[in-house]
Amino acid sequence: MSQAPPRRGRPPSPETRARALAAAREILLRDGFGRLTIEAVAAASGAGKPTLYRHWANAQELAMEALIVEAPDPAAGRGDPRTELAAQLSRLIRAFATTRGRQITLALASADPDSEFTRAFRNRVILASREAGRALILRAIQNGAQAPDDIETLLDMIYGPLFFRLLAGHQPLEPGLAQSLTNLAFATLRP
Amino acid sequence: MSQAPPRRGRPPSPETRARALAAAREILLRDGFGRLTIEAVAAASGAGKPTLYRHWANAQELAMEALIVEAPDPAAGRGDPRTELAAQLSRLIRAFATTRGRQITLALASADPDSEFTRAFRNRVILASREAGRALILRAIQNGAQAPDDIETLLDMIYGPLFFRLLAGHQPLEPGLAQSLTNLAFATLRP
Amino acid sequence: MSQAPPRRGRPPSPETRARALAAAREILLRDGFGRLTIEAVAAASGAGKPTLYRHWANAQELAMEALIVEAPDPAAGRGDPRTELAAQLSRLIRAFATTRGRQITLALASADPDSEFTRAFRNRVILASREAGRALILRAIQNGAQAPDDIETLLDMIYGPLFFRLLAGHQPLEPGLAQSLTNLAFATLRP
Amino acid sequence: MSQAPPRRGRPPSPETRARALAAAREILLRDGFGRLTIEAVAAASGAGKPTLYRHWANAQELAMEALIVEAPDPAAGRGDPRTELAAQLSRLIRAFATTRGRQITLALASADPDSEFTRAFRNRVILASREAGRALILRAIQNGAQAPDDIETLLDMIYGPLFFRLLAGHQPLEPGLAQSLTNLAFATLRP
DNA sequence: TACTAACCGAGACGGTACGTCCTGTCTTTTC
DNA sequence: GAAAAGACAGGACGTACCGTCTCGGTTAGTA
Repeated sequence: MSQAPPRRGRPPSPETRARALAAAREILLRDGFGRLTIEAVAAASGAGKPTLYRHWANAQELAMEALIVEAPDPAAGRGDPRTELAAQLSRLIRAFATTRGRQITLALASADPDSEFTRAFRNRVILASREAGRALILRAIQNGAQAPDDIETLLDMIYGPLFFRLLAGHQPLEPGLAQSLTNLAFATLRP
Repeated sequence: MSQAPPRRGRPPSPETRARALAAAREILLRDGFGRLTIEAVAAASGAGKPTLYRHWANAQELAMEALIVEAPDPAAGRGDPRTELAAQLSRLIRAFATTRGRQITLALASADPDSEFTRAFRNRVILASREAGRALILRAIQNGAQAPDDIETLLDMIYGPLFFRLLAGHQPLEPGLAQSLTNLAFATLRP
Repeated sequence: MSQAPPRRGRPPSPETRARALAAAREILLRDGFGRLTIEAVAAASGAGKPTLYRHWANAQELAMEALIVEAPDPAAGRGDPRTELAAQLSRLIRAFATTRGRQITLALASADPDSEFTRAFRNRVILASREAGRALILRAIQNGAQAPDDIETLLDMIYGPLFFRLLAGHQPLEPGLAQSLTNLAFATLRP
Repeated sequence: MSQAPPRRGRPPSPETRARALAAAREILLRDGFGRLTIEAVAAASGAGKPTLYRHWANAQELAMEALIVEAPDPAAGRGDPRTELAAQLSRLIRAFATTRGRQITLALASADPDSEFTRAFRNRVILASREAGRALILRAIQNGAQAPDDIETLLDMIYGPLFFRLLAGHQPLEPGLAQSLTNLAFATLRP
């Protein structure tokens, strides 16, 4: 069994972490990503700056952790893959159409792309949905659909437009997009 | 007809602008977007800071203008739409697989999304290719392909994956992606 | 003999000078010496900055010229020297007790002490009164008063307190000071 | 009794203050008051600009504090008041005849006259000598001299000429001035 | 009457310094 | 011995003026 380490001194307080994340979320929603500074979080949460630096290497990491609220159960049941994909995309679009969507994009873009933290964030927030989508596509193929030449590319075609619209802003993230994406994706799977 | 305005006072020097942009490009390539500060450009280009602020409202705008080098002729001839789309995507991928690609993404993400400057940048750098793609798709439809339900979504599925891969980093921007995207896009157009 | 130079071309406009000085005076009274910048005078007077620099080498010189309104007839008649000195000091105190007094002191302190302009300003604004005082003292001596060992020091003792109070601010420039100074000065002249 | 305040956090470092003041003094002596900028002191002392602003509100305040070196014991013993006054003025003249004298005058003239800092500076640097002079005059009166009508004015006549000469520059601050001032001052006290 | 030199306004230029904000580190006191 | 408070060195921000320069457009005097 793992033995209890000596652990001398005052233990890190989970409350401090929680209060810092709450303050960060409030600042993100109220003032935006550009105003989420360590200084501001320290002032708003009552924590000291060195304490925050003990938990996160910089403001981007803090922001990323604050932006992971809950993975909005990326794919649930075992119904018709086409229906489920449309439902998942619909949930994603609703989640990203808010301010948070743009902030997640910003955090993703500005963070050190090679950091462990960034990788974890991408996996949890972005790629989890993509993996759920892969499962749905594979189920469709098992049900008789034609396998695409390159499923990776197909997955990127399904989930990429979301970020494209957020970045380029040429079209809004409207609810109908979920069905359009699903239709076109399944059009490539025709037997 | 539009009459020439009076234009009193010393006119802005195009050389200063050009030197600032050249310095900005060098810093972008050497140090990255995060190091492109007005101060650094002033020091490197020999321009004064107020002069730079006379031309650009902030470092993001300067960066965006520096990143517009030349629109790499988004779509040229009048050959087979499918071949041309693959060629265009191939050029785009080559252009974005470099450091510049990530920097363009970063600039796009961090700039004020509503600024006139940002809009112009998006139109010239991002959406020009998308519009060229639209022309190719429409030509394919005229040639007998099945029109998709929603051509806007199809275009986003073609050009979105590029930015998705840059942001999420789960797959490299490899040359084969151009053909995969083309194949899947045209799979939705089958008659 | 000095011949009149050819003087071709448009002559400098005295109106521009006058408007600049008027604007400078207004700024001095409204905002104080620290706000009297060439830029502000140019904006307020409608003159161009180079035009102002053609007339004055810097803002201090402009300020000094603006502060010379009229030499307040330093000493007039030929009455009793003691009475006349008190009257002159009284006029001086009234003139310096206003904002202008402090501004003159400031201009004097901050200007290049060796510049020709500064010298002229000191002679006209400060030392003219001192010279008038010297004439009064000499008249008193001619009338039978005891000549002091060092008339230069005596003159400085009469006119120095004015600036001392402006600088140190320990006592206001009150009207009674004129008589006190006169009394003490003449106390050194007793036969 | 006054209790020690809690004083949490890292206390201001006296060394930083001292280094800043030393750098300021060097700049004042080398380049003059006009070159004493916060930026220059930061660069020369190794301190950060925000640190300097934590200690002084602006460059004038820093200059004033740097110019207070030591009050050159304004009046010492209990000898003959006349002799002591001459000695004190002689010390003052020596101290002010240097560059520092003009700089003190400049600082005094350009600083916000109502600031707490300015008041303290005037009291320590200028008025301390004047108060010492008052004590000497009062002793002379106790010894049998005739009290002047207005001792405040007399004091200003003793100490004002110093600044008058610095400002107007019509006469140098020569050593003989001390004796001349003393003689004339005591000439007003004859019984 | 036409030429032309000097002035005029406007305003961009390279600079310096401002005073503020935030970074990431450090030091001190408190818990 | 970690948390909190806060000072520290440093770097960049965006602004205000500096004093210089280049423009197009008057406005004289002379040619």
